[in-house]
Order: sequence, then C-alpha cells, then structure tokens
Amino acid sequence: MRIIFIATGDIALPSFRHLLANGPCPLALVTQPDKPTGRHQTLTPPAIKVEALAAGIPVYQPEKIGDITDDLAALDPEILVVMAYGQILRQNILTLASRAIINLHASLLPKYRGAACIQAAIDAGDAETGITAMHVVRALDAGDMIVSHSIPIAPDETGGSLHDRLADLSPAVLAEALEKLTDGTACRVPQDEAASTYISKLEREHGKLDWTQDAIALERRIRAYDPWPGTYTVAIEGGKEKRLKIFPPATVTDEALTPGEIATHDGALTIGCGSGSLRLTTVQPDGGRRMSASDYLRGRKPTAFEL
RNA sequence: CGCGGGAUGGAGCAGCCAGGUAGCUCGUCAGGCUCAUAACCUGAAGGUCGUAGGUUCAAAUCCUACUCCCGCAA
Repeated sequence: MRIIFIATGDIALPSFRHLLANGPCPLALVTQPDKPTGRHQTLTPPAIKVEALAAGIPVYQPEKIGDITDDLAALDPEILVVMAYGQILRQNILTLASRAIINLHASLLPKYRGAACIQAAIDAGDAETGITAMHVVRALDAGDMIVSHSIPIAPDETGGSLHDRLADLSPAVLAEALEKLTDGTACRVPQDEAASTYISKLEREHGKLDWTQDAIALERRIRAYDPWPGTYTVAIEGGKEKRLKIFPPATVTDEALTPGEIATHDGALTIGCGSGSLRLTTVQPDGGRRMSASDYLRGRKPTAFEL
C-alpha cells in the first residue's frame, strides 16, 4: 500500500507512529512549513516532521500544497491520509491518489465539522465524541464516512486530555479504514447534511468568559478551552482592569450572587453567573504565574469581574 | 534583537515615581482561650529586597548590564 501522510498537528502523531511501526510505511510526509513560535519567535518545526526525519521519511513543507502536486504524483500514491494538516486541499490534490484520499477527523460527524471540534464536544456537554475516517471532498469535512470509533467524555475532561485520548484512539480507526479500503469492504456512509454543524477556528479572544451565561455552561467552557485557547476574564482591582486567566477545575455552586459579583470568603473565589455561581480554583493574574485562587486573593483585591 | 508586565522571609502582595529603621494578608513554631476547631488572643523565628556593577554620607527605591518567570502577538 503506497501511502502519503499529510498532517501537522500533534494529534496525528500516534497514527503516524502506528504506520511507521506496523506499516504500511508512508512514502512521504507533507506538513506545514516551520513557523516562528514562542516569545522569541524561534523557528520551530512541527513535531511530526522531526519524527519523520528521524525515521528517514521524506518531508515536504510547501507554502501551498498545490505547489508540490507533481512531486506527490511522482510517488504514485494509492491513498492519501490527512489529519490536522491546516490547509485546504484543492481539486488537483483530491484526485492525486489512485484509490482514495481519506481524512481522520476528531468528532462524530456530521457534528462539529471544522477546526475546534474537540473543544466543541466538551463545550456542548456531549456524553461522547470520537474519531471519524471519511473520504475527502471539496466541502470541508463533508465527505462520505468509512468508519468511526467513539469514547465517552469524562466529567472532568479538558480539551487537552480529550485531545490526547482522541490521538491515541486514531490509529485503530486509521487501521480499520485502510483495511476496509484494501479488501474492498469499505462502505460509504453519506453525512446527514441537516444534522451537520460547523465549528470555526478558535482565537484567544473567544476565551473571554461571559458571566451572564449559566454556571454549568461556563464550567464546561473552562474545561473545553484548556489549554487552548484558554479562558479569561477582566478583574477590577482597585479601579484598574487586570486580565485574569482561569483554569479548570471550577465548581458550580448555588451561592446567590449577581453576574460578575465576587465573593471571597473562606479563601474561596466565587463568581456570580447568569444562573448559579462558579467557584474558581486556579487562576493566573497579568504578569504572574499560575496560582491557586486563595493565593491570588492573599495579595490582590478584586472587586468584580467584567461581564 | 516583535510588544509589554514581573522578580521583596515558606506562599501571595505593598513599598520604588518625590533614596533615610523591611511592611500587609497568610503559613510555620511556641504559649493562651475553648467541650472542641481549619475559629479567636499573645508572642517568636524566618528576608545580604533576582545577579553584577555604578551614583550617593546613605539604594528595595536612581543609572547600566545580565539571568530567570509571565502575558500579548504568531
């Protein structure tokens, strides 16, 4: 089986390693160019590129994947496997492989097409999510499905923990999809367009908490958005506005507070929401490191959180 | 050299602008009160104020360089 692996995000690492260890060994890896990252804008390669090079797999990092269509075609691939690549694939790529181009997506399609599918499942309070393998078509994440595996979402699940669990689940889905494509037993299950939802890419700004929402929804969001994009509020300290990052876990309480109002008794930091209240455990003030809510209250005197 | 915030007993902070005895809220230890307590009272220990220079009679504070931490942006 001649496979080209197309991926950038770390969620694809276990699947890539699975192919390296158990075959079929990928002919090449296509991944995004090294990007400046971190506080000092250091040029950093995707982790999967490092592993590919260590394994002796050729790596392509085109600015636009269309630029290397001829190179990929020369490899005569039967199947393209795409996962968390980060570029839209044009028609000339979709028709490149002789047998199929498949995508591993971190949701139970047709729910949560798009980039922030992992966070969306927690944010919505779903009981389960999973990995879906499907054919790639022009419309984003809309192709016919081949196979999917699901896992339950834990009550204390965070975006980070779910990301890692889904990454570990992926190789089995990939293996099953490849097997079915190989022996011709792969079915094509069209997605129910009416039931489909689309989740756009998350930016840091989306993490600002709206205290007029229900405490239950906010608690889920704090978990869903950890570690990316993270959640924050603007604390009023001595008349000044200070950005305050908020980390899970947070506990829903029935303390009577108006939205944005803070209670700080007994070393606990409780914030009023649209319905119910949230007791915060871990925060990070502007310029400081992550600390417990009680430590935060020892030195700072927030009077309210901005709505 | 992308922009900005920060480093002060074990924790979180104030003091710096207008140099002149090291302060607050906790924690720790000892004692007291209490049927009892994470509650309350009294007392104690614990800091060469990130590092190295400079200015000054005198530097946590002003100047210079460096190290480390963090936020934004990517």
